[in-house]
Amino acid sequence: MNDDLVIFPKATISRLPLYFRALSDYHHVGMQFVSSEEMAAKVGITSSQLRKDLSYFGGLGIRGTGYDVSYLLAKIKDVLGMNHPRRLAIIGAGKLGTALAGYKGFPQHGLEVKALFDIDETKIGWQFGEIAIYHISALKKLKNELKLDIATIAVPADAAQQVTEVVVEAGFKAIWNFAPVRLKVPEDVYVRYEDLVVGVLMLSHHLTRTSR
Amino acid sequence: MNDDLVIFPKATISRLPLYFRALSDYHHVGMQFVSSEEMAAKVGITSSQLRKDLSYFGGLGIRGTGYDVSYLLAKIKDVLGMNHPRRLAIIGAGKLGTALAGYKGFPQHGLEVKALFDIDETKIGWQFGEIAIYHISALKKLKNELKLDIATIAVPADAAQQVTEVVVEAGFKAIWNFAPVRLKVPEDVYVRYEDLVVGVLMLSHHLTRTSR
DNA sequence: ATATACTTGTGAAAAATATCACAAGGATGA
DNA sequence: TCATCCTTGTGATATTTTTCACAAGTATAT
Repeated sequence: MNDDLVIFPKATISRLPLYFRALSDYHHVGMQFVSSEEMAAKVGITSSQLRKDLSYFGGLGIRGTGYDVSYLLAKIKDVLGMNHPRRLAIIGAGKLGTALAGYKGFPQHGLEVKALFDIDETKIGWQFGEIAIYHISALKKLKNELKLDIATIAVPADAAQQVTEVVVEAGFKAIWNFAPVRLKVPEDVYVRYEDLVVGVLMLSHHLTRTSR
Repeated sequence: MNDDLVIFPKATISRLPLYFRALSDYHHVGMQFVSSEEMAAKVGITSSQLRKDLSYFGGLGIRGTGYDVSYLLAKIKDVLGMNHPRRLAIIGAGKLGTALAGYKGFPQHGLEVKALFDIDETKIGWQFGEIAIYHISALKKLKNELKLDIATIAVPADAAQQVTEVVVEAGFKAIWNFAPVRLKVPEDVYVRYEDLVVGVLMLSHHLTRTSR
């Protein structure tokens, strides 16, 4: 509520999950304080970059001692919106969708997959542990019932825009898109593009550069 | 062989896959030329950024006309090392590993998943279409036999470093790591970190910033 | 031919990000 | 208390990336 108007650089935000995990580990083994040097080594960046990132929070380290693990953890959680849980809908109950639904890493980051959606009638009703597969026509209703925040698009490229329209219609303001296409959405809907192929092709590029 | 010593900025490389896909679409419908304006709109960036990116290739557009779709496609393939196919090993035949193994998008990018590896004896021998699951102890042998280029690490975080050692020992120089930990590797091994949680937490952050 | 419309390529400027380097705060021990 | 050792926070600088703006090349129509 009183929360500062500090704008975090995007690059910083993208590293906060790394810090979060490192701190979780430290917390787990009962460490109270950690220096920027030590933590930076753990996550694989320079200590000055870590300090610069944390400086946007506004001086929460203690000179000569380091950072209070629990305190910093809480601050990062706050900024990443991990305090009240985020509820995910996954559209597309194929290989990728179901793999995401079962991903063990989500809960420890305050993320809950609450429902899968598909158009394939033969899949409807299937249950993955707690998570059921619904027909996509039920999206709007279930968004409200289950208080879904984020729509994950895990359908083939040629169905993505169509699905997006349903998602927008249902009232989602945040979309996590795995389909390799640009989505047309209203101004107030935020889309995050996840492109698996980019990573591996950057590796491939690297191999061509080094191996001859 | 004679290939220029041009260094492509990392940011540019990361966009080449987008261009590749857009161009593939154009090619598919028989378009011969495309302007930076049109293509930029399709991939969701500015035309000047696209032109700047393509300028590193060294002037392959035609003023007043645009870029030759087939020619540009070939150039991009070349830079991304998509000419001779990249062969992937996937270590970890869990949800993520098998989802990756079945990912339809790989072949059209010159990527071939050739083998899955696991330690779980009960999984060994299983066959996913063309792709079999082997015991990880066979990694080195199969790397040579199947000419594997890239090792994909899709195991739990606490097994990742151990698996990495086996991968390095087997002679891989490129690692695509999905485990949320920093890997210790020799200088000449290139690691690309893929962190799914980053994307969704950035969405989560965005939601906290806008919704109050 | 010439005028007009279109589009690239690229220097220059701006913005974002990362690194440096060190003053100053705090801990520790004699 | 004082000297010494650590570690943060941050201005200043360097690097990377993006955007701007326009000269110059090409096509097209008359």
